[in-house]
Amino acid sequence: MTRAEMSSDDEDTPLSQTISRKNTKVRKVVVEEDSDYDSDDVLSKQPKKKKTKTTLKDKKVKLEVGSDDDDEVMSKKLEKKKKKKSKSKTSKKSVKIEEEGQKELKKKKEEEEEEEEEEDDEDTKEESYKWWEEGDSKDAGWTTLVHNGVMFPPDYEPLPSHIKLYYDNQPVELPPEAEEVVGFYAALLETDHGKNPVFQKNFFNDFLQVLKENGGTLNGIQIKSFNKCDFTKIYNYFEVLKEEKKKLSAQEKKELRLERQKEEEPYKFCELNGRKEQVGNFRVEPPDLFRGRGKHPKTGKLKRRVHPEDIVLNLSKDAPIPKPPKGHKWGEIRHDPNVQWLAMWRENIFNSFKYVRLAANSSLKGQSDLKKFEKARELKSHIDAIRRDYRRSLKSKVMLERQKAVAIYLIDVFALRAGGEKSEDEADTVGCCSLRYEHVTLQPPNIVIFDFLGKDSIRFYQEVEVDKQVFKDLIIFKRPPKQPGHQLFDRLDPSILNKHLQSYMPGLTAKVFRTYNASKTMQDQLDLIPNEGSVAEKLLRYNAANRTVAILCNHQRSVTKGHAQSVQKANFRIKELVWQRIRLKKSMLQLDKKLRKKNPKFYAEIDDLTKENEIEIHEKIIERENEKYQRKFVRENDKRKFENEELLEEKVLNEWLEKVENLKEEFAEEVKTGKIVIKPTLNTVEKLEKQIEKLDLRIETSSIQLKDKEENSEVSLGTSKINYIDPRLSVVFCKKFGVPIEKIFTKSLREKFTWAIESVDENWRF
DNA sequence: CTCTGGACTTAGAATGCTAAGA
DNA sequence: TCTTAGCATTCTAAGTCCAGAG
Repeated sequence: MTRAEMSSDDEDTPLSQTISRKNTKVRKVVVEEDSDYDSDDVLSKQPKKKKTKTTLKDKKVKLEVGSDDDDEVMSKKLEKKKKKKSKSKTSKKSVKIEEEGQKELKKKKEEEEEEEEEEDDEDTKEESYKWWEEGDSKDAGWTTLVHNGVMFPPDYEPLPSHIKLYYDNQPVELPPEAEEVVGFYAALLETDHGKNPVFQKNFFNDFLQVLKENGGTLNGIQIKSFNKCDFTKIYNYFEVLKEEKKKLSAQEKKELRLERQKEEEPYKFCELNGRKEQVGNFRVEPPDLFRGRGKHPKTGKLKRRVHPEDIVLNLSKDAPIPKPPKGHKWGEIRHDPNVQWLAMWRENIFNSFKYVRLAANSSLKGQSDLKKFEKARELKSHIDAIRRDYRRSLKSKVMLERQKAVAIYLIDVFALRAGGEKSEDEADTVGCCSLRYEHVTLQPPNIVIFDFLGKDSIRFYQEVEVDKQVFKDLIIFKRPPKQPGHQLFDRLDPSILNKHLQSYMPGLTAKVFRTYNASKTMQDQLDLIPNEGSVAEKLLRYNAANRTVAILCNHQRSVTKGHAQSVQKANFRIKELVWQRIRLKKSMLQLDKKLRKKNPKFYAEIDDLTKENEIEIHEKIIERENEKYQRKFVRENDKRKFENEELLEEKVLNEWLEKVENLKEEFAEEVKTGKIVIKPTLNTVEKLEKQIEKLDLRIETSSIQLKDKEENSEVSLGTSKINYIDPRLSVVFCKKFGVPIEKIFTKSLREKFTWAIESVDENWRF
């Protein structure tokens, strides 16, 4: 087995993890063991409530008229919109001609208003087709499909002639095709990808290939070694471009945006079964270097440009065929109503397909989404039987049965993915069925440590207690001659598992468990929230529930670049507050020495503050103050320069800095004598006490915020909200708790989940 | 059966935008 | 008022699962 050879030296974490991800924290999950699974078994998280029917059943009178009418309304709206657009254009021009200045502002406002109106129009239009109110859920697929094809990325624009790749300090003349590839790499020079040797190697090979295809360099330089290539000129050029783009005025940016919008307009929508619907990814992926996740053997390879000839369009037989770009032809025209894609092409890295499909807010996507959640809800009435069976089968005499049982247990309890077989030229990641010997460590009596890379090379690390029988089975599955590299479930694969699951319920597969358990968990968590307090508090609770689900599904995100710094800052702020509190306490003692005897505990923290600590805090404060004034000075003068006012003299800055110097001296004095200079406003014990109370509060809230920030820094709430938590749960929560839905779903999520928002009453349960 | 092509969902990174803070 | 942190959106990689061929 080749896996066996690979595995042992696979210890080191992938690049992405070492760089951007902190070590996954040890999460202890305790699953109570219970041999008597008829009683209140923790594992049989069975729903106590009766199944409540969806509102789907109460088929409302169809509000919507036929598609003809619809079309008419739509085209009218379109007309309106067009007029508006042209109007705003002309007004812009005329104003510009008139004069700049005051009117500028007015114009801006006007435009904004118009744009808002436009959006509203669009909203009402989009929401007009309430498919969920039609009883029969049609199967995915279409009867008519009309669209304008896809949008191609712009052709390559060669670099200006003074920007070049250097090889061995010599400027290289490259054919544009090769220069483009070099540019892809140069842009990533300072990123993790650019520094990854595998990425470099793959890029370089493909670059040489392209260079050869195009006749080599134009000035006779032979490129042989990656290390002799100097990309910095190109890199810097790109950086300058970025800067310039950032510097554009708001007005210019807006014009660019409008330009872009106009260009994409024809591709944004299609006509599905006679209704206008949004297309998702109508832009063909531009050429680039393939950015594989984790330790991907193919990362850095050139993803080639896609031409019209590579593209297959799918649309109605009688639909007009969109015009291909000049001088080109479409690869193929297809009329397959059984698939949801509008266009497709083959990419060159894995020779797999890429699809252009409808947007998330489309009826087709909505219907499959609803179907997915209904399937998960269906599992409610089978889950008890399934759990009973797999618990029994944990002791089965047949190895295959045991493996199935343990696998379903892991999928059910720890929300593992199915885990299909992967080929050699992909990153080595696993799911349940593909777990290997080295991914689970067994610690008697019944602790299991999972440590493996899952989807997207995200680390799954958990120390958990498992059912005693599961533990025994895992020992058996690891028994010699098995060793690192060997499959834990050697008789199993997802299709066997899924076939088994289908015997309980049609359509039941491993992934349904994730949906089911995520939504079930959310329901349970939401049930615990009391209907009290402010909207902000309720939101916090909602997010906490959301977080529980995200942790269950192991949804992570890399910490943002500023995170460490901002945590540090927050930490120091807390330190500083504590220091101030200590000073206040010292002040109290200065007023009345006997106080300490009365309440020694209260004053104990005074001794925690060492001289070094104190000095460190002092220094940081001084540093901060100095920087503050320096910045203030520079900023003020910039402003004055701009407005042609008299500049502040150095003297002013020095006066400010003197204040800081004074403070510094006070601090030094304080350290030397240990005496606090009490402010006249705080000259009684009572006043000081009040002040301390305030500080206590601030320290408390800052600490909570910090904790929240740190806990959330590695957890991604979005994925579960988008894919796993039945949106109807959130809708019910909002209705019952008086929380506006906008607080929970962004605009695009509201559009995606319109079917949920409009179909559910507050008694609905998952 | 097993294998693979094909079509779909799920996923975090990258990028863009906006509102809160220095 | 400008910056910047954090949120929303876009992008496309990476999974799952099924069907049909052999």
